Amino acid sequence: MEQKSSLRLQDFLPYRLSVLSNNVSSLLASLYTEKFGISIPEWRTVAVLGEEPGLTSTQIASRVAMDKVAVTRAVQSLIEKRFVRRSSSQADGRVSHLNLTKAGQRVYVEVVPMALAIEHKVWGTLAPAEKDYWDEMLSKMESRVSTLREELLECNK
Amino acid sequence: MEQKSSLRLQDFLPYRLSVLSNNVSSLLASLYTEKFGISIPEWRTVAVLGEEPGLTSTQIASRVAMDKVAVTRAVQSLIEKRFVRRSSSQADGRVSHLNLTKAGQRVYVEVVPMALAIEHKVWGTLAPAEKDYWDEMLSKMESRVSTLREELLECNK
DNA sequence: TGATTTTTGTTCCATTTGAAACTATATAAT
DNA sequence: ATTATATAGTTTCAAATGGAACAAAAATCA
Repeated sequence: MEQKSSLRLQDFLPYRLSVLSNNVSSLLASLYTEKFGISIPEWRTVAVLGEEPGLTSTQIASRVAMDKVAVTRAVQSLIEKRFVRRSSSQADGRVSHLNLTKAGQRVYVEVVPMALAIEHKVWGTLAPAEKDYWDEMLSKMESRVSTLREELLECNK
Repeated sequence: MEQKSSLRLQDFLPYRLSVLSNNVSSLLASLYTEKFGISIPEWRTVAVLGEEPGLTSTQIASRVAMDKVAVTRAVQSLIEKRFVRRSSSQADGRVSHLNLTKAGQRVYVEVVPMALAIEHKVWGTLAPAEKDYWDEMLSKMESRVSTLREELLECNK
């Protein structure tokens, strides 16, 4: 690929990626905001607690791409809505373990198939080999982006 | 691809896409926020005016994925910073045409190569055929997502 | 022409987000 | 033990964002 010298936003991959990602996210969000009144960070928290019950806030933050403030807020709101329960750890007084309530599990169990269905509708026609290719590409790009970010931080010191 | 029944967020394509996209965006943003003090919507406005001088706010909004409120704010801020100039249309009294000032053109001319360099570093190792494949996939997904969104709107009527 | 509806762009208000300061507990060092 | 440092999580405040109401000009239609 030779270097272009002009930038058509519509052809610029980061831009297209951003538009696609936002559209997919808001499509997914429509699944759970309407039915359960939860936001994107709240859904991510539920999703992660559905996979791994008993995580702490910091663990959630590290698994999902959210900072700890976002997690605090999501958890608070989910507790008010009775989707999540907190139990303080006796091992470490700063920490509390978080779990889905019955109602929270219901959210998880209802939303997951819908989310997967959307994923399937958007990417499902990919042949398995293509799917693997995608996974690989995404991983590669992820790692390149984080490398670039570090380089940038480096040279701004 | 057979339908999965559980959801590991880390493997969920919409989620991975979202993380990648956010990281790329913030990487790009670091190029222009530090040097010129402009935000993402402001940069998009500059980029689009660099390609097509004289656009109106609505035209900008339709080219970039921003609503008209976001465009209003971006344009106001860019005018304050002397990167954009507005000239009211004598043909249509509601409308004004927007152009980059000299300083705005300098932003455009300086940021574009850096943005393209990042695109190149992240996607540049793709063979031309792969690049085409990507473009095609992104287009396909875009259209599927918008179809799905319409279906969803449809059945909520 | 005069009344009605659309379109363009802005303003206002409520909600969301992000960064920094802060509290409380735990760990390390002397 | 006592002090210093690090970690977990929350609060606070300012800025960004989104939606609805709005004003002004244009287009439509009677």
